[in-house]
Amino acid sequence: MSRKEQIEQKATALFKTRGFSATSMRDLANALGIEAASIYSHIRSKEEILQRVCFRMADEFFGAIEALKDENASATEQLQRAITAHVRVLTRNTEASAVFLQEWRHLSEPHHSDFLALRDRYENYFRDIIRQGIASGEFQVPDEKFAVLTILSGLNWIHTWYKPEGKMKPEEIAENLSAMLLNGLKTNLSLN
Amino acid sequence: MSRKEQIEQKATALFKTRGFSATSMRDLANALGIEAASIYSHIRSKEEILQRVCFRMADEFFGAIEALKDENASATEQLQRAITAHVRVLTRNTEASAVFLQEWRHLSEPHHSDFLALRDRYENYFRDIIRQGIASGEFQVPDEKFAVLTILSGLNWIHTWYKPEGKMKPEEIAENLSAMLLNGLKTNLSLN
DNA sequence: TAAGCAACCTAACGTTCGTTAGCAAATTTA
DNA sequence: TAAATTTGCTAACGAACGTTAGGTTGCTTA
Repeated sequence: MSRKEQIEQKATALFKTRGFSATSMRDLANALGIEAASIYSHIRSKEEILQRVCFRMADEFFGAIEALKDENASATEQLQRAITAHVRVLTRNTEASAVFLQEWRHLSEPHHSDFLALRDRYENYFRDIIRQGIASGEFQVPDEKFAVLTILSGLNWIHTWYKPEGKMKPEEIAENLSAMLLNGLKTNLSLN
Repeated sequence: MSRKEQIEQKATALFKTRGFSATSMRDLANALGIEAASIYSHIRSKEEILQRVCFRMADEFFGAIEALKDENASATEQLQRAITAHVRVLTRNTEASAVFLQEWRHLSEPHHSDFLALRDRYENYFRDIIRQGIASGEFQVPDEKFAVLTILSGLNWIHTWYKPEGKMKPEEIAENLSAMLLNGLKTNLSLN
């Protein structure tokens, strides 16, 4: 791992716990055991770190769900796979995920807008699955966008409590989450 | 409304959109149309504002769910009521809620610890309902804490997209959310 | 062995930060 | 109408901020 990557990693950890704005370059330098000015041998600016973390994670999330596109699968199956893929990325790097989810608003333009556009595209991926499930009769849901936001909020909360050394493994989390969310989506005529 | 409350309100709006650390007293003063130093005729420090917002909202959330305690109601009913109460508080003041949910980590000690203790107590209220629902056979859930976190994450995401002038009214949101979450919790033998 | 480069240093820059001191005007209260 | 309170001002403080300039050291490569 290059020195630049090491710096990014330490910065990510600090950004997660204290936030981007509340983390100074001197804090970061201190965590690395060097002087603040030395960091600038490796990066251009503080925000560059944030940009790299945010867009790298965006790439990872997109890569994960685009790898499993399957037109023939049912909406239920597709949603389950998407949830599993999302949880896998999230749990593999909790710190970067937290920064990706919480600190993107400190991006300056045009990165801020670029990021939001990517986020929209990602949400649309889930929205399409929901729409498909409604059309096929698999899902019954009061509002399409509402359903997507509720699902993603459930997924994106994980980083606040997940610990790799905890008892719940990523696969388990994905399973439980799928179960909780899907049974809330599935048409179920036996319930009034 | 006192000048102090006006200041708090404007600060809350800024804290929500830019975050506590990225909002300077000069930003706040500018939004109020006065000088930064003038603010200190009304408040003791920048953090005092954050403290007041966080703990006032905590009071509101507790007040809302404690008002509807009913030992005789079913767990399903209790959860529905708790969700409705929670959503009502959240939507009545989106900005303060956002600060309450996102900026509390910038509280200094001992307020930080105090806040976390309150948050735990609030989560436990929901946890008790879930536990009761499991005992009565109303709910079937893989993990108790997991269920609470997923529910609350769904609720606490609302502030990011809810607009009072939008088409969805608080009662509708609460209903839809209850429906999505409860049907995911309810024992349902007809599903495999 | 010389050149190049990666990694880090000290010193300092201009700026912004939260906050205080001291004072003036306006408004409210007695 | 006098006193007290509220609300704001200007000027300034010391500290912390992101960042740059210029230099040294030691390892790697030709």
